[in-house]
Amino acid sequence: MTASPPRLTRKEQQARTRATLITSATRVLARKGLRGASIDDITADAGFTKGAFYANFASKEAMFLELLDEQFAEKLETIERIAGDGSDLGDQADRVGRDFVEALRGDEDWSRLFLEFAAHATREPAFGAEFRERFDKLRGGVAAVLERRAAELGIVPPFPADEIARMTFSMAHGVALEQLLDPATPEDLFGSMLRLFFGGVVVASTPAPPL
Amino acid sequence: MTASPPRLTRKEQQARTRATLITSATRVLARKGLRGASIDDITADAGFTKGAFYANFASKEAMFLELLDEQFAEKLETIERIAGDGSDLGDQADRVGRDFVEALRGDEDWSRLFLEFAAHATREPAFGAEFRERFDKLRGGVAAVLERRAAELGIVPPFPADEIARMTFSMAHGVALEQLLDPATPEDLFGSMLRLFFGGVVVASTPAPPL
DNA sequence: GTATCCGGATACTCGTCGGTACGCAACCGC
DNA sequence: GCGGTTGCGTACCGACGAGTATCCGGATAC
Repeated sequence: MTASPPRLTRKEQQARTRATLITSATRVLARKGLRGASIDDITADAGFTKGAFYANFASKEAMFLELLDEQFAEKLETIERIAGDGSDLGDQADRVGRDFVEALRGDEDWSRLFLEFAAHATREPAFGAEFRERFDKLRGGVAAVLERRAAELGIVPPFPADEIARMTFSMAHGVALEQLLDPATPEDLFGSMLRLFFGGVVVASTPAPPL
Repeated sequence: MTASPPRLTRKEQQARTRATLITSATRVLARKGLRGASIDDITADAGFTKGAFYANFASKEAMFLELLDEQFAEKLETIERIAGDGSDLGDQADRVGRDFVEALRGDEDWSRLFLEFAAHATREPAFGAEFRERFDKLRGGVAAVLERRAAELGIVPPFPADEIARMTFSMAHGVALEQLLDPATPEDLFGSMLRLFFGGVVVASTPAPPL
């Protein structure tokens, strides 16, 4: 009957609090916006008060950065996993897109939060710089995947991989926005669009020169 | 030397004030966000004070609607102009996109404002409903243009025009976002992307059945 | 076991912002 | 030209939110 140690060291306890706050912040900020959500909103959602917040973060802005980091790290991991597992199969052109559907589409909260972050990034130079840094890294990962796929298919796309990656991002974020704005948006719009788009890319490509 | 009548009737004067406020609101809201911009910010930019604002708008939220209406009306006009002038020429597949580049791309302020409106629309049901109404109408206009172009080319696209229009919108908004987030984004990304995409649409289309 | 430390709660401060009350001066109808 | 009207300026109010000061109680160090 002796329960497993509910005793947590001080550090563990605080780490738990911090994690809880971040989780609540993700949800609350996504729903009410970076400015619309107050610190009290966030801490209340997590079952704490202001004191807990300022024991864990220097300011509201500082926690934005924390959150930004966490969210992007997650996405980067997904992309890198995809980039790495290419050992097994390289098949149809439309396979190119399938993975991105999984990797770049998140849940609704992620879309909302991304939208909020993006808007904030266009206004706050410091935050914008951090945002762009992570954004570029993500795009670099996508570009790498695209290059490998092009090599597998033995084609040279009409634009550099980085630019195709930009286009892929644009579609992902554009669709996410469309889905936020209109619940009637088809669930697989992104997938259909990617297939059409990469169909066009393949058509506009030239054969790779022999080595 | 007698200047032309600087005398304006009361109604004209107020209309001028209102227009000035809306112009300032467009700029200020785009730069600071719907929540970040205060009414004092807006009226100060216009050279007025709070009194002028509340003499012209019932509330901050009400002016959002006013602005929404004005901005979308402008876009709708552009689309309908394009939809109407199709008498002269129907040519290459990539012509399909050229017009949209012009019609759906706005200046940076419009992108920012759209982003703000979109975020607001996902949070405020009433505003969201108004937003969606105008959004749907715009998309309807785009779908109509697409259908005409498909007919000109004698093809049946693999998806209904409405869905292709959604994809076009997604690309337009996605690119706009990309450009806001990263100044290094190629200027004509949207154009290039549209050509690739519609290239893919044409490839995936079937010939139109004879009448 | 006792002194110390510190994560988090509580109770403030101060600035800001949406909205209101009211005053004033220029316009309006007569 | 005179009295009512009204567009806009000014002064204000209540609410709220970020951040701070202080305190408490339980963990930690010795």
